[in-house]
Amino acid sequence: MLFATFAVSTCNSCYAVYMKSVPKPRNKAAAKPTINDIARLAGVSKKTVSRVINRSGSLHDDTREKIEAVIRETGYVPNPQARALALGRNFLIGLVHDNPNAQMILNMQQGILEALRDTDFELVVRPVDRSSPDMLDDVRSFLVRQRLYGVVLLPPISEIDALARLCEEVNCKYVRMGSSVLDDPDHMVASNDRDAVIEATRHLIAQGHRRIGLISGPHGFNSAQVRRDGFEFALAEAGIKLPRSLIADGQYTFESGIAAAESLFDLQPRPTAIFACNDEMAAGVLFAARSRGIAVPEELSIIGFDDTPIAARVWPPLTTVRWPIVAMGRSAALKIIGDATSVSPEDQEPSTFVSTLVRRGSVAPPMK
Amino acid sequence: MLFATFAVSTCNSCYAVYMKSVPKPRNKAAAKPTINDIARLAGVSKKTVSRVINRSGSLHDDTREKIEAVIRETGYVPNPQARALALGRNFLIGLVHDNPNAQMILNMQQGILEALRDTDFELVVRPVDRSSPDMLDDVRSFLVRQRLYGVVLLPPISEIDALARLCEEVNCKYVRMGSSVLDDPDHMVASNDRDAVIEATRHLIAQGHRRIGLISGPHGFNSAQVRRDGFEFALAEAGIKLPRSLIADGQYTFESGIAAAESLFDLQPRPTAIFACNDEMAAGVLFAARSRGIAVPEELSIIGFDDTPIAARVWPPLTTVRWPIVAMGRSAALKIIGDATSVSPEDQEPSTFVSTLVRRGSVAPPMK
DNA sequence: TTGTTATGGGAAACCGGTGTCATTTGCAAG
DNA sequence: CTTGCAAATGACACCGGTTTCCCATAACAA
Repeated sequence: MLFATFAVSTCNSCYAVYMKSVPKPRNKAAAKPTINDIARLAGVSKKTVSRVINRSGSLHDDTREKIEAVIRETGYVPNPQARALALGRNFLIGLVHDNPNAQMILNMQQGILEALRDTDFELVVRPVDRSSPDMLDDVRSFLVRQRLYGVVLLPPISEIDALARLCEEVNCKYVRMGSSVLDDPDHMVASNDRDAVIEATRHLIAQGHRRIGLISGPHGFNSAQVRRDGFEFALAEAGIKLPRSLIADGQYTFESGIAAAESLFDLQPRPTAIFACNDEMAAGVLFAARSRGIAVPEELSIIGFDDTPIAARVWPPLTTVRWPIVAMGRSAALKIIGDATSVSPEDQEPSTFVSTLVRRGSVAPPMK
Repeated sequence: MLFATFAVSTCNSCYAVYMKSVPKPRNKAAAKPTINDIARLAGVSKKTVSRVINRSGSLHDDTREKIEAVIRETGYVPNPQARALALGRNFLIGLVHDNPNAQMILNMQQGILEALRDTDFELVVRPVDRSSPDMLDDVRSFLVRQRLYGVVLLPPISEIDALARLCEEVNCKYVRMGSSVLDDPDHMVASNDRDAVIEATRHLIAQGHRRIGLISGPHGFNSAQVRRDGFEFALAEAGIKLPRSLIADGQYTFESGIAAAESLFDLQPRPTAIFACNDEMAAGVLFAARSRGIAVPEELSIIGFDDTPIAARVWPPLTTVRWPIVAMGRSAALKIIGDATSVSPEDQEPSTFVSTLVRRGSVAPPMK
């Protein structure tokens, strides 16, 4: 029996030799140089080439330079799949979002890609449907199948704790973007929405407004809660009463902004200013005002939130709050790849960012 | 000599057995089941498991069911990096774009992801900077490093022939999105912008407009050329002269729309309608009209192109042309993965799509 | 001169799959 | 009861990297 096994070995060995002498050009046309080619050309072993690529181990300057020269002139690029396999981890960062705002996602991508530039990491984007019951399973499948190194979660789904737990469960690093610090600093990049809303509301009050309506975000969202808190704080601080009727529920959508504005317009007396918790709804307020013939800003002041492109494109352009999305995206990415790229402690990425009020044409003092 | 070989073989066998009995738990905590685990649990070889995963070869129903049961209960997911390595190709589709419009990119992503759902492919997004001299190198590095299976090129960079040649050079499948068929059908998904513009212009003419201004797209862009052609054709067809002064150059940006509108407003007599080659510029026209106190649509009709979200959010909402981006994205993705997923011939994806005129509130008959 | 370290560098196992080929099994035909 | 053939399955090399382990050489101390 053993001999039979040996016999098999013999045959295989012979066969292997045969194969080696006549290598099958599987993809001859598209053949990219491999580490073996580099090693052969440089007259070293592939391990030594690997040392050059990873700057690991110690090796002679002559050797390094020679190998680097060969790499340069062949245009060799290590196969990321092979590295991922050998290292047991890959180089993909995911960006999971729920499409609240197209421009925001692009700015976020930009920030992340800035951080990923000159690293081995690549960005994979995944839009998901928050309203779907399969959302968590979708994300899980995405994380598990791609073996993602880490993910950035964008609001509003970043507020879902179950998602964060899911990431931990599948051993995937994550960073959540949000309106306030919901998680420990390693897993959170937040703007300080509360302070920004306070500043915006103070601006309206300083202009003389006393009857100010609020269009809130959807219930259950931290960002909605935080923004509303800031609004109420600023009014209380100025000693202004806020009747419940001045608060209209919105869903962060243009249409819900129109509907909420209509309900506020029906009040007697009408509010002289409206703070909408995002720009989409603020644009809805403006739209509704136009269709009712209400002049903005003369009869109604409006402030939005986010500074999306639409804020500057409507007439009058909207006063709004801008948060540093690109910088936050960069920070989020650096938090994820930080320990993979030996960042020194003093480079620790900040977790909170400051938003600023952008003054445009939708705010004016109230008419007498 | 041969016996020596045998000896080595024997040793290796022993070693292999040893290793099998004492597997090194490199990542014990995050250990995901591998194909070897499945094979062991099911009592078959890993090749047989592979056959189940890929539905390839023929195998006994009993065996298949048994393996499927094991896969199900262990939650096994094949490692995509390992597959990519073994197969010599990976499962990543790139989406390369130049950020002309955030919503368009998201819709495109949506269409592509619909096509990729239930396949092994994943989407990687890459924004690039058209104005950078390194743009081509950036894209090349992206394609080569990630060994992308295919890419979808979005306008306007999809019009750059050098990019298509680059894709061929690095052996990467590609599909270009555009305003007309610029490449062979396997590499092109296009809307028929010319017909759509003709329809839009006829609409203005039917309303009674005779003095219609055009805000063109940037020189050198096929989409700009095609749209302008359609506009001129429709006017000529109706026997309307088009003086050069009624054509203003735009750059597809909001700001350039404002500037172009200003120049048209200075004409005597002023045009009664303006066709802007995209919505951003149309929004600029509206913005400029507002700031001059020109009533829309009473004194000025406006038509845009693309049906981006802004078209429905300004006042009055813009009449515009909508092209089926999601469907086009889906088609583009299917063209790329088509031969990888055994699509039957009759499922051949179409290369041209029909756009439709969306009538909103920015068009009215001219005043007497 | 010899023993002892450092240190550069190579051989081979390994990561988790797939391809090729050989072997075994099942079953009908001769 | 063979023989023939197809279906089912296994053994092993391989994809292109990294890691472990070990050796060869040089530098240095004794």
